[in-house]
Amino acid sequence: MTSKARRADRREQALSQETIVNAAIRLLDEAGEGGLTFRALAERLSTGAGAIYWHVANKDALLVAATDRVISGAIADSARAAAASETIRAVAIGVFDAIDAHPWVGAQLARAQPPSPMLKIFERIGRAVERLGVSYAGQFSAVTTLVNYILGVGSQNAANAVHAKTHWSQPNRREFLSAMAGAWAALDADEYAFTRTMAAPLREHDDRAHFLAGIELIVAGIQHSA
Amino acid sequence: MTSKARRADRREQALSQETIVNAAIRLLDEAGEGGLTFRALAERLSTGAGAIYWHVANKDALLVAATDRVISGAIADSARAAAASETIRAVAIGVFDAIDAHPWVGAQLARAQPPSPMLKIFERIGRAVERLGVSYAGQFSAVTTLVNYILGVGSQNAANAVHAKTHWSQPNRREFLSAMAGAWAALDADEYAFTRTMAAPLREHDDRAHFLAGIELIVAGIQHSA
DNA sequence: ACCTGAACACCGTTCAAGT
DNA sequence: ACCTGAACACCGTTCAAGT
Repeated sequence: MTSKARRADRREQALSQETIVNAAIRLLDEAGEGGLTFRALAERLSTGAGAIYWHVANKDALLVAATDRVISGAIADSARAAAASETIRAVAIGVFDAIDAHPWVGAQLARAQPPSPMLKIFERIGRAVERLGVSYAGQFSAVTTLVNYILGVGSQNAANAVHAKTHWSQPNRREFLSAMAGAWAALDADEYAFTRTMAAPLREHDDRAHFLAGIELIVAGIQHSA
Repeated sequence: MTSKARRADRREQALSQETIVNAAIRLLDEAGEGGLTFRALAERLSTGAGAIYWHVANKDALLVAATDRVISGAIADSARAAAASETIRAVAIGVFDAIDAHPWVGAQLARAQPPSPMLKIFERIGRAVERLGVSYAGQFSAVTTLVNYILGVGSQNAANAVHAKTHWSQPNRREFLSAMAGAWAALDADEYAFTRTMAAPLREHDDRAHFLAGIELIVAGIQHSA
């Protein structure tokens, strides 16, 4: 038995970029952004902290790789859609649901740069916008509007989810929207007069449907001016 | 001479929430998110790290207070505007410029919750939307659309700015957009076929004007359906 | 080539002790 | 009441030493 086989015995899988990123995603899902630690990761992989550095440059690169994997999976089957507007819808909802399932992705997407997870979304949406028949001059604006919307709403949702889990330990969306509505209703009557009146709409709010409605609106606007 | 006076002698100002938050903002502006350290802050205030904890609960609270001060200042004179649509424009551009001047604010705004900097923006925009004559049923959607847009574009800009400063050390906006365009043009020809064609528009892109155009579009849409 | 785990230089936060 | 600064429990990262 080689020493490598002996090591492979102690952990379930061989150590590799892929194994490490998978374990990182699991850790992030379970314990949030603060839960990802080289020590915790090493323990879960039955190895030393330093071993991870042979496969991954540093923590930032690991975070990017984890985000990239989640997003790549989320937009993978958007290519199957026939119509260009279908593709846009599929990418949008894919990213929305991915952030909902992995809230830490929201904060990450607003961060990194080329070639990054965000750029993949940009490219995918861009090709669809092209197919939509938008003129070259209008493409940049159309794509950035869509991507900004998707990332903006996504990170806001993620922030809410993280906050709800941290401060009110509300696991599902309906419950944390309700808890947030309660917090809004309790705000100062003068300083937050308007926000208080929005507590009721917030409680009944279906953010996924609202998100999709926004996408429809923007797509319609793009097609109208195309 | 009292001991308090002697201490006040060693530092320029008395230690207080305000002094601490001011020093924190300066530190964040100069050295970025990673530059804010209790030790660095203590040294700058000529005191011990522990002293800060008498005035501030923890680092997170300090970050919220710093963000709150910047945002409060940015939207302060938006109340002077006569027309409701003017107020919306003033808030939007105020937040945009504040994030441009203090990139770390972008990441912070997407984070915290009630009563937080983001809620102040929500309240201010909300009152303007009310004045615009939007029906109660339409207010929630109108306000969240605007706030999402403002925060989404803002944090994206901030991320770009942080990235440009870290990786290309480009200080001003035109230069980092140009550097980013260069990076886009160098992307893989197959995988990023669309993104590469957007390098030229990106280079000539005026993000502030584009941001304002988006606000106009949304406001027009709200007024049209109001 | 790949892994180990101790060591280094840092953090945020606490707290007994001072004034 | 307010401040001091050492101490604690952590980090990310490196690296000599192993296989």
